[in-house]
Amino acid sequence: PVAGCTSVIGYIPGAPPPALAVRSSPGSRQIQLWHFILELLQKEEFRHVIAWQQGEYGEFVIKDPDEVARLWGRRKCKPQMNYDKLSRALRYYYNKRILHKTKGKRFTYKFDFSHLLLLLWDPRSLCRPPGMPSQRL
DNA sequence: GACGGAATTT
DNA sequence: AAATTCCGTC
Repeated sequence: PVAGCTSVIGYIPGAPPPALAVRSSPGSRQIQLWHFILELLQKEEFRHVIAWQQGEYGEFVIKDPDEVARLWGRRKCKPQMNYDKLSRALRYYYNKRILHKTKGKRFTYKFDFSHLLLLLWDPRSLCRPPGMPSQRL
C-alpha cells in the first residue's frame, strides 16, 4: 500500500498457496503482462489454461500457450498476439527479476515475489519528498 | 521450445 | 518504459 503506486498486492487469507491478489488502481495506465498473468492465476475459471505449480512457491505452468496468448491479445487489442511474442515479453522480465524460467520444465516460469514485493513496497517511497514520484511497475 | 538482439510501436 | 514484431541461433 504505497501512495501513488499503480499496483496493490495483498495476501488472500485461506486461499491455497501461493495466493497473491493484484489489481490496478482505477485510472492507472495500461495493464502489464505480469499483472495479467497473476490475474488469470487468481481465477479458477482459467485453471485449465494457466495454473500454479504445487511445490515450488510462485511457479506456474502455461497449460495452453495459444489460449493465454489469445486472451492477452484480446486484452491489449493485439489480435496477432501469439506465444512466441508473449514469451519474448516474459523473457524481458528475467533481467528485471520479476520472473525467471524453470529450466527443463516446458512452459514453466516462476515469479520472483521477494524481489517484486521489494519493488512494490520500496522503503524509499516512505521517505519520499512531496512531488517525487514513487517507483512504478 | 527457449533465448536474446534489434528495430519499431504505443 | 513496456511491450510488439521479427528473426537468427542453439
